[in-house]
Amino acid sequence: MDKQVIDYYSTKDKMYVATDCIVFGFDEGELKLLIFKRRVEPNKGEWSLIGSFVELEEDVDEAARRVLKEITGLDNVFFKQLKAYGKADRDKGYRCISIAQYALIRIDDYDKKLVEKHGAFWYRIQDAPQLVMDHDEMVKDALKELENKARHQPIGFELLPQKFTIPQLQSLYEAIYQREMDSRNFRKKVLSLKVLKKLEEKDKVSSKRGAYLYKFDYKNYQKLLLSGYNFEI
Amino acid sequence: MDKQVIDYYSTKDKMYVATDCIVFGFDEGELKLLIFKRRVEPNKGEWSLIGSFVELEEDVDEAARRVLKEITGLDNVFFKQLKAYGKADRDKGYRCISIAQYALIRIDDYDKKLVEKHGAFWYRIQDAPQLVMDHDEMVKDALKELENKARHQPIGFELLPQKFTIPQLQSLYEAIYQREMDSRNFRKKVLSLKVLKKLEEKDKVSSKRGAYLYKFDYKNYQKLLLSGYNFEI
DNA sequence: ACAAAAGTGTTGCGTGTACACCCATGT
DNA sequence: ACATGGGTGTACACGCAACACTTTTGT
Repeated sequence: MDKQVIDYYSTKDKMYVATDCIVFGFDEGELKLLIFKRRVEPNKGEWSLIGSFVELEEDVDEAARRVLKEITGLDNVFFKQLKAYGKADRDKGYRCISIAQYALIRIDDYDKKLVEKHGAFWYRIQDAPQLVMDHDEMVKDALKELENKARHQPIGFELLPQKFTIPQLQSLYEAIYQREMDSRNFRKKVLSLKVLKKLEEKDKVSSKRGAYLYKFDYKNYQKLLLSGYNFEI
Repeated sequence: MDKQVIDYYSTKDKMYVATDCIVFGFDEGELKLLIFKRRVEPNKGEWSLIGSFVELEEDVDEAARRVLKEITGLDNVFFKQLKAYGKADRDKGYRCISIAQYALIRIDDYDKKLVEKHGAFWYRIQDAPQLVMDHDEMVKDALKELENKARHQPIGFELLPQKFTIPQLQSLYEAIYQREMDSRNFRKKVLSLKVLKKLEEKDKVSSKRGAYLYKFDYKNYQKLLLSGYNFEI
């Protein structure tokens, strides 16, 4: 790096860059949000999204992956950048911008324990307490984004276990869209997309009759995306 | 700010935060991009988006507005955050993340002169030279975003002069979508939205017969948005 | 007169939506 | 036997896409 470069840059301000994760999960028919109690000032003890400062030698996305891994133990999580929150006064400590990312994960019992060990908790979206700083705004924005994405991509599959029933898929969509749907039309629509593989097994947890389990067919999904299809339900 | 806060923050890395603007304009039936020659190292002399470091006491959005104002003289420009580019190695100088924002502006002759005075140039998207760092990626992402937004909001209006003809509006959409459209269907669709006010005047620039000029009806547009309408064309 | 762009309607098809009943099974 | 959730088919409405000709006027 030559001297000129250093000189020019050094006349500029540096700041902290953080990343915050809006982690959505789906459990017991409800959309849930992972939050935890801040262990550092400012706002120590208040509820917050999980996040971290981005380190000098790591990509912003890596930082988010690192945090998520620490807290949930999960590695291959779907996540996507939401946007940067860059108001000058958003952090009372020192100028700090945050790049918010939302993640979709499949909640299972193994995760639940890890999550608790790190002092984090799953809250139903509507029951979540107030969060520090602009985190409530991040959640609101992420929810809107989730709704939009679900409309055009079968994002919902990220939140379900590998094998799932159509009624489960429907209740996930109902949780995301916050409205009820007609089960006949829902079924017709998702099946017409040909991205579900029906299995022979049934899931008998939620009914006596049992519902057929399905798997997501990733190969057909790729084809669907290429042909410009739209997942509006 | 208490001591604990300073101590905790001070163990963390600070970095430079920049904002880069992908500025789209529409002129002579073509979608154009505003770029300029970098005047600082690294990559001095190469083509670049317009951008700036974010200062300590300004919001990220303000920084973008400031840059745009400097270069184009324009104040009330539509713009929207695209996303943050945060790869650790994206800037050879020193760790620097950039928050990209795209802007839509109406090109007119007044702007053109100001823009030239600042060493910036309007390029047709497909003719634009290679840009420094990850700026080409930003442009690509912004274009995709523009296409998506246009599908759901009449974003196109930001790019046209206050008075415009329907064929002009159509050629804008054709430039954004990169495909031709049927003029009968296009006209039917935009008129059905009831967001255009027909004027008595005609524009005779592009034809002998002349085409009626229209204005955008912002009041009706607000209603349309609230009712959840979708601008798919 | 002719070239060049503006403007105008109709029809078919596909997709979303509304809606009611039977099925399988555990208790 | 009955309660509970799973699974199936039809009819109508609406919006999108395809398609051709007339109008206006400057040269």
